[in-house]
Amino acid sequence: MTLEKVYDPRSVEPDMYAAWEASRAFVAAPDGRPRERTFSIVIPPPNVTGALHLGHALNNTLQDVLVRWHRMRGFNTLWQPGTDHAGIATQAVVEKRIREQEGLTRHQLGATPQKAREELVRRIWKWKDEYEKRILSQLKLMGCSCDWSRTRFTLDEGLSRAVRHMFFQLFRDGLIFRGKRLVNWDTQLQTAVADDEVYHETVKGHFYYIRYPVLGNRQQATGNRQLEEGGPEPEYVIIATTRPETMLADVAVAVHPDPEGRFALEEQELRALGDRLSSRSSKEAQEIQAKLEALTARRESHLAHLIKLRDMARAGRKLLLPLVHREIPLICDEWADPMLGTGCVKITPAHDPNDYEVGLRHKLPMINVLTPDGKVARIEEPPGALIHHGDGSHMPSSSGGTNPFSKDYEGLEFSTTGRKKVVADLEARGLLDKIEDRDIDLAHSDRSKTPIEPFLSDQWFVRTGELPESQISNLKLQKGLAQAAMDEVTGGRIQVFPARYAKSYLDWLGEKRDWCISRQLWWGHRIPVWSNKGAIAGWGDTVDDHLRAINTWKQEDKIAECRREFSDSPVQLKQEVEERLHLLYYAVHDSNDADIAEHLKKFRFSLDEDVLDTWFSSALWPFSTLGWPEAENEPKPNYLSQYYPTSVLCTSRDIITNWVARMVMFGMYALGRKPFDHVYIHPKILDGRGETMSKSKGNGVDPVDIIHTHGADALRYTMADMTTETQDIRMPVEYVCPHCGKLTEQSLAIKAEEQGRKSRGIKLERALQPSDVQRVKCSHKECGREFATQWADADAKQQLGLGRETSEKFDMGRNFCNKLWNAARFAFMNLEGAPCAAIHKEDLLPEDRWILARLSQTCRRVHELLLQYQFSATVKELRDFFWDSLCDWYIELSKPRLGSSSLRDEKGTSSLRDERPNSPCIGGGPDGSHNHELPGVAQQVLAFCMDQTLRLFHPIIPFITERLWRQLGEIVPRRGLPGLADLPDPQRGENARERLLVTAQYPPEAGYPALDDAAFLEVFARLQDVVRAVRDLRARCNVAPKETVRAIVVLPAPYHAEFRAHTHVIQRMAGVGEVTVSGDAKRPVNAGSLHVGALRVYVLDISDDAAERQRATKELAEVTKQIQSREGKLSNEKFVANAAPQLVEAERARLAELKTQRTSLEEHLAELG
RNA sequence: GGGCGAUUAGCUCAGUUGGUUAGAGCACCUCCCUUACAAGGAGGGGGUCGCAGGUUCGAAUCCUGCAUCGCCCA
Repeated sequence: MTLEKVYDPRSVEPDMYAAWEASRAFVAAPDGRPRERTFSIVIPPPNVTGALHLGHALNNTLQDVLVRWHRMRGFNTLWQPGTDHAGIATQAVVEKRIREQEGLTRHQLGATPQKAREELVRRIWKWKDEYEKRILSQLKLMGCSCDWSRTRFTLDEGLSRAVRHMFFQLFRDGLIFRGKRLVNWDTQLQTAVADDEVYHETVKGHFYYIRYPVLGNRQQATGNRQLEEGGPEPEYVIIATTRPETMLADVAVAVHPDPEGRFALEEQELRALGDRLSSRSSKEAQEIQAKLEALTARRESHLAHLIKLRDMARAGRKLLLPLVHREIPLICDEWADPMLGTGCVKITPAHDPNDYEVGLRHKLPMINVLTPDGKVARIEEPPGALIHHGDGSHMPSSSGGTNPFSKDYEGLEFSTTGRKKVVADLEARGLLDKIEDRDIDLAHSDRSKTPIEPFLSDQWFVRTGELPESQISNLKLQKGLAQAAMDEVTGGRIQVFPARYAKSYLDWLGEKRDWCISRQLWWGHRIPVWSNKGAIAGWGDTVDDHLRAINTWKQEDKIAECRREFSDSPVQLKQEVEERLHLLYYAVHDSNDADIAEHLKKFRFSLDEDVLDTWFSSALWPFSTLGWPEAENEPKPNYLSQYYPTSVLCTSRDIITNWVARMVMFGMYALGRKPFDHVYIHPKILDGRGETMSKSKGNGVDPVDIIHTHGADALRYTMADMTTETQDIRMPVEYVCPHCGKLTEQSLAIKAEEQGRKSRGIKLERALQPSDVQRVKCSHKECGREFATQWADADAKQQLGLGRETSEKFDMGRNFCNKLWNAARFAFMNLEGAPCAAIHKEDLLPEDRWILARLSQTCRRVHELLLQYQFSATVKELRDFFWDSLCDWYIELSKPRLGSSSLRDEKGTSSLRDERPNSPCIGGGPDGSHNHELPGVAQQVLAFCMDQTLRLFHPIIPFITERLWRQLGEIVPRRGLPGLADLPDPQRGENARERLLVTAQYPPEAGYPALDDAAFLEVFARLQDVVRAVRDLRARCNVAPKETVRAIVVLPAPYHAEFRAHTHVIQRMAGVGEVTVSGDAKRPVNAGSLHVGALRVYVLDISDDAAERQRATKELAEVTKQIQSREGKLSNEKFVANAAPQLVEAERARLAELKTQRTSLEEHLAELG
């Protein structure tokens, strides 16, 4: 049964995967083996928002390489699979679909809020089921060797229990608290969105200049001399804003505390820049000059005024906020930039992140004027607010409560009709100074494409900084979660590869920012906290019953409580009951505890509406998937005790902070131990335009498309080969035309789509993404037909045919697999009955010794490289061994010895198999006599090399190697080099693991010392040089491949014996009939000649004088150049004195060699005339 | 604004503590459908290593500045 001539992955991959699953090779079982012999990885759980793209293919390929490698090394190995619910991303995509297909919002999905919520969640589960299935199937098609029996999902009951347990502990230990925070609010979806779900876009807008009257204007007052300097006090402070409607929520106006200094600094920086640019183009110098002049002008027009305002601020002067008549202070803060606008800035802490910081610094109240659905809210004034009635009246008339002017604006659309009315009213009162056009950088929600509103809301936080009190049970963590996580890395207990990424990890954790863990979503882990929203009148005595019950549960560790932070509730405390109940939150340990829920409901407590940030459950992944917390109290070994901490976490750098850091914090907190030994950060896959692939951008390529066009192994091989340490991977994408099979570049198709839209008069607000392209025209003229992309609807795909995405990059992998396939095919044709007899080094021919030494060296290097996560270098090493050494040299050299073909000469062997005497060998040594070569040595060596090659490559390209392994096992069941390198005999019972390659033994880390032969590797390298020289001369002189030539090798006498013993290598590999080895032969007439280091090679009777002269002249020039460089070096006393002695010696030797070459080249040229 | 990284052949990228003539794959040119493989084999051309300084006997490599690009954080 010979193999097909071309490797066809589709006919191989399904069978091989089925064989692995049937053998339960991926299933892990705890056996108490020590850590040094255990290897575990948790998969970074792909989210169920959509299907996997090539970024995931890379991530999982690398993990599978590591997992398969360790499994073959005999480690107890677990690759823990699963998926992530990805709160907002998944909810948004399902909501969007419902909106598009049914025209409903999520709130309209049910008669009551509760029903709507249940319905939405039900639909998302359906979506999850669909995509989880697709994702797992993608992983299997790629060959991932996860223990599928352990597949987990972050919303599974077990993992949810872990989440609640963790939340409860943190809550009980005081690490979770309630606080206010500005979030990115999506008014359409009515939820907060994360920073990475926000994109920025520049839009045309305006700068509105508004006058805020100064209260108690002292224009005529005479009491304060200082204030009178620099002219009279202004009647108004003018501020500039792009969002005038937010003025309703202003609580201050800020001016820079040191405007003069700020101007001086600016000037200094400009001048320094100018000095540095002195040698640059005058254009840039002119620009700087212009800026300096503008600065001077601004200083003149603004500085005195700003200083006056600064002094007024220090004196505690107040302003009257127009429209709502709120008295607000003038304050000093560096956020006010004298270079911008009027130099004064309104402060709106509840609606602007920067103002929020200012508000915190100055302890300003925070007033929210936005409703969750994007309207102007009824304005509730903070306690102590002073509201003036009517213009002109300076008497405070309201303290706290609803602002009486609020009703004019309440209910208007915040940034449209609300803005219009605010501007109109200001203008009517003569308070609008002017309006300028201005480009504005506006944040948009990636999910709904609508502008983001910064929105102040109540959120739950995890405290990551140092703990003020020692209320925490785990004393080790008193320094705080972040510090504990940092210490693991700085202490070297967690190693990061490449090491530079440790910095971003440490920098981020070092800020010790509190982690906001609540999300206003329906899809996720419901926050297990109950609170009472009010309505507590008339409880009477039952309060005591309540408190008694709660106390009992607290002692049983079933419930924990925390008190609202003061800032959360400005309302004055009136009653004891309110203090004890209204301001309390209860976290319940087990939300299935019906008694507690009943009780809390009875007392009008309700469960928090929000869910936890997805990263909260992700942070538990390394141990929640292994059975935490239950496993901690179960008999050992169990999954947690065997596989935690995991060996390595493989991920991409963009989630070092969101995920990696949080896993370490939670691992340290929950188990007191790090979650992994290593963090390996791999490159990112970029599309042809250099953008990262992502599910939301729609520029991801389905790995299944690549598997379709190139095969899974080609995908994996190429991925591993491109994984270098520093560079991201750029991947131009093409469509495969379903009609003609040719490729069309995706970037061209996108451009065509953009132009098409523009010509149809559609205004493009952003560059198009691949997902915007649904139909593509084949770019090849002879075809030119349209086809559908993955983003087209089902009908279009049906009608036009689907153009899969691919990339020519993967040809490399496909070609490699084909090469391996054909090398194996050749081997199988020649290995029938290959022996597995005892063998001595002396039995081996030079090429045998060489390839085996190369093999041993390769084994060692592969281990070293993989230990350092050097995937690209590993592939290169293996490829060099297999393709360059084994195929191009060993197999070519051994063809005559290998039997089946007519090429075999009298030195080869044929029918004698396995009958080799065990007696000491005769001949075959370096003395040059191969006349007594033992039968079958070449077969035995080749079988061994194929065996080792398949093992070495298996982690990278598992399918094809497994398939070939099966056949190798049938043709040569017993392999190895007994006496030199023993292999397990797969036919013996205890070696059942060898039946499938997936569990077979990986070649040893130390290589095969008995096969090592460093000196001979050098000898052979010289032979290869001679072969290349002869080939070069032949090619240049157009000698037909079939024609044999005569050659003379000139080299120093000590090497003669060695070369004479190996002339067959030159004969076979360079098409040489007769080789003469000489110490001093002159170039015969008509011979081509070439230098190889100290050697000189003549090929007889081929010379074409003109070509030869040209070549020799070029060679002479090169040699002369090198001689000069070396002479310069060696005549430099400092070099001779400072450089390593061996280096100097080597240079001297090389110089002598070059001089000899020069002489002979000159003679040669003289002969040619 | 801060941090990290990149800039090497037409393209995509290697280049290990500074030290022979800076490598690979793809593309290109020449020859070969040789009985494993044309998805192959043999050979070849192609780079003042982003720019400007500095350290050194010696710099793609170390240092400084600049430019361009990318990512992360604010």
